[in-house]
Amino acid sequence: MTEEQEVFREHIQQQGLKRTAQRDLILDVFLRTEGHLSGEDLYRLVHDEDPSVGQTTVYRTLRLLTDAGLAREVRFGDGRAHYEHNYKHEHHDHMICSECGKIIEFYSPELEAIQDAMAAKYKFQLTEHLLRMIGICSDCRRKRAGSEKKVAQVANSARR
Amino acid sequence: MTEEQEVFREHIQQQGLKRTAQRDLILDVFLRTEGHLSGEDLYRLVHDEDPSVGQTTVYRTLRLLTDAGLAREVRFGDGRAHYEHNYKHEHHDHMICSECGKIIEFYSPELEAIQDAMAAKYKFQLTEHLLRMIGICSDCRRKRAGSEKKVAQVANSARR
DNA sequence: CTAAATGCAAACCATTTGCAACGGA
DNA sequence: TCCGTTGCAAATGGTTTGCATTTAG
Repeated sequence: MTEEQEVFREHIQQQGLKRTAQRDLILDVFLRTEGHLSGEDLYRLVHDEDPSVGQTTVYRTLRLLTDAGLAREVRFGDGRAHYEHNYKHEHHDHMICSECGKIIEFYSPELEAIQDAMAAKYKFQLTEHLLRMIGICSDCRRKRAGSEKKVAQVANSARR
Repeated sequence: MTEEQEVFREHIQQQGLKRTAQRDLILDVFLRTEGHLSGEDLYRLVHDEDPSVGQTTVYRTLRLLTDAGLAREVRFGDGRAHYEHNYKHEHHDHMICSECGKIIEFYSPELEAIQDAMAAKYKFQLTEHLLRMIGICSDCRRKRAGSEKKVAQVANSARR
């Protein structure tokens, strides 16, 4: 049994909930999959292994995983929620390529420190934060350099 | 005529679009209202002044304002998009109180500098960024200090 | 005159909910 | 047994789209 499974079962017991085959399967699939799964993504994967599981259960379990501290909800602004592993994973932020959708994860202690300082300045008790940097990744910049079609126009519309 | 209106009309001309009474009204209401309006909020306000304007037009105009650089779209994670003034407004980030929903705007040049540095490190061309800090504001902390009911539990569930 | 803009209703789409049947503890 | 859980279908809710009509340039 992995540590995550242990955490999950413990959370379930503490909350007076029940362990079910569906929940075990969903946790299993979630843990096997790296990256930032949306609810639908996870549903599809789970459904491939057991078509009898409904999406409602997947969504509900995803919240359970979040409550248990195993998953972290991340919203990239496309309207849907994504989930990433959260157990013993370093906090990190994301750069999102608006061209190809690639996501770069990074961590900067300086960034964290300054945020803490800003929070303190406003006597704000920080619970969580989300930093989303949108732009164009190096690969897409290289590709774009080749075809100089609308470069000026695009650059012009780029805002901070 | 305000500078914003000038920017708007110029944008409309440049793009070969048309100036309409609805767009003028929507821009007007938007400019008169501070804060972070959702599409629906703005629709309601506009609708109060002219019930014949449809929400479709409001949503479409909001995108137009964003394209023209007059509005900035901000997503706080509640599923709906919010818009704030963007013309000659300093870029800023947000602290959101999870208790009362209050939004504190702040700006930190250090934060910006570090983000630029991180982007450079990954050869990422930054277009835009969004920093959302969620926590409990000073007012709510004070109120909470009085009724110590679930303090330990809440503090325990707080994750970074 | 003609392409853009409008407003309505219907469509979207990720997520949630009501509810009857099911199943752990 | 008892209450949590499940899956279906239907509902939700913010936003978008199709389309016939209107209107600015």
